[in-house]
Amino acid sequence: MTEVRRENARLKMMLEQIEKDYQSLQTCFIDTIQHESKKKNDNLSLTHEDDIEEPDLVSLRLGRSPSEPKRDSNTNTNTNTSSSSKTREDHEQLNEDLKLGLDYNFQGSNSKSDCVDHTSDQSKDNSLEEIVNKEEQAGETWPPSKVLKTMRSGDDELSQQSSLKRARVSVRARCDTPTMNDGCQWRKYGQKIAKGNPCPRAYYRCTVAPSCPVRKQVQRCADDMSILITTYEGTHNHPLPISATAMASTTSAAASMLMSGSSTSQLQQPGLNFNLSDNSISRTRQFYLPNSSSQSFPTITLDLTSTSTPSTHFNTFSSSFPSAPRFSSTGLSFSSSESNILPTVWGNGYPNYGTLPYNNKTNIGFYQPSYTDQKNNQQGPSDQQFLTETLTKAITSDPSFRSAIAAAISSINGKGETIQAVNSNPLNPNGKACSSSYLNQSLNSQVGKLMLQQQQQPPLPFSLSKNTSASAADSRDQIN
DNA sequence: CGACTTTGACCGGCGC
DNA sequence: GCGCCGGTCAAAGTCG
Repeated sequence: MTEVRRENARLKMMLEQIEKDYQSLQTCFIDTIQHESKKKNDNLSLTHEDDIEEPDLVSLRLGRSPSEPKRDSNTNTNTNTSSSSKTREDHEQLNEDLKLGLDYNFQGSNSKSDCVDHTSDQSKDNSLEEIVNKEEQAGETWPPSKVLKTMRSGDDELSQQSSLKRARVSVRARCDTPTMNDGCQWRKYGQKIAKGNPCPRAYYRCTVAPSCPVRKQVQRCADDMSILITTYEGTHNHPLPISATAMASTTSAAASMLMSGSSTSQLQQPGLNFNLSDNSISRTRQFYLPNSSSQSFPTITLDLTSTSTPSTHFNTFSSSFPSAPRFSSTGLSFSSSESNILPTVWGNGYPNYGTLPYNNKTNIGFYQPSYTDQKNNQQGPSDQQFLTETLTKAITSDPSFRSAIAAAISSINGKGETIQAVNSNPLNPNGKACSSSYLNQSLNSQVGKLMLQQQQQPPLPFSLSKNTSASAADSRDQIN
């Protein structure tokens, strides 16, 4: 009880902090809007209101106050007629919970940076990088294991930190190419045949910065050779290319989610399958489980392998994970109607290096379906509604997931970027790597819908921000 | 020639 | 203590 109270007090403090941040953000936002509308009124007599509303969407993502009943009632009429009052309750609870869920990674400084994000187009990218760097400085750097060894001591805090540092994020995806193009530059430093899997496991190190501690392991699934399992360990301590931020923020958020800790929670619903059972966390919390002693690394798995039809939506999260049997694994399966576009979208191999100009009209920071996606989305609105409901429930039910999603959204949307995949070629030109575009899109799409619903605004007509230029900027990434 | 990959050796943790 | 195994190192080879 004492601990719960302490936790409660801590949460209250954070809540206050978030409220403060929200207020400063709001002030910042209002200033920006006033500034913008003044400008526009001067230049154009016809100013579309969407131009103003969209930054609203983005800027409110952090410290959103639950007290916005007007919008709540608005979108319910637009989104779903069948979900009715329960969904509304979910939304309200979601608003509350989201606020509570943003309990880490978002310090005041970050919010300020965000404020800068929306007020200054030019500093946008740098701001995110600053955020990343701040996070690193705040103790999320993941030094190589040898350094870690020397750092180890009896200190609880330290050991907790090192356990955090060892959190891994595993991404399962169907991919024909040897490695997934996640936008980063990697150097292979080893290869091993792991027990129980005939396919060799390859070890890569991030080479964007010489001191970057991030590593990844790539291995094909023994059961299904078409599935590529990429396990990331560490957090980049350098600015990332745009195309890499999706994966980086997702993995970082997932790791945060993992370490933040619901020790065991399960939620299985059609279209979504979360399986949070992190034994290692349990272990650190003195809840020993029989098999946890041999599990060194808490691992969270993002399963993007579902090829289920939109009507069934059911993805079975792999309980068999032969490539990494000794790790505890936390499954986080994003499967949706979009999942079936994976072969089309993921493999296009055109991650966007180029920084898109921040544009209120075209970049709302959420998923913007390309032509391919729109085709896939023609499955019908009920599917989307269904998915939205499912995700809403999922997020409402699991604070850790909320945190992770929030972190991911913040990281991604903070850039106001959208990565478009238009090339239908499943392989990129050099046939070497899959792209993380899908992840970006998948996450953005699903989270985006949630955010849209949560923001209680009518679904905005997505516009294409960059769909014809698989361009010079893209080609830069081909070295991967 | 520099960057990257390959691959055998090495190291440390763990179980028996 | 020994062997197994995952992970890393580093020299040699390859590629553009």
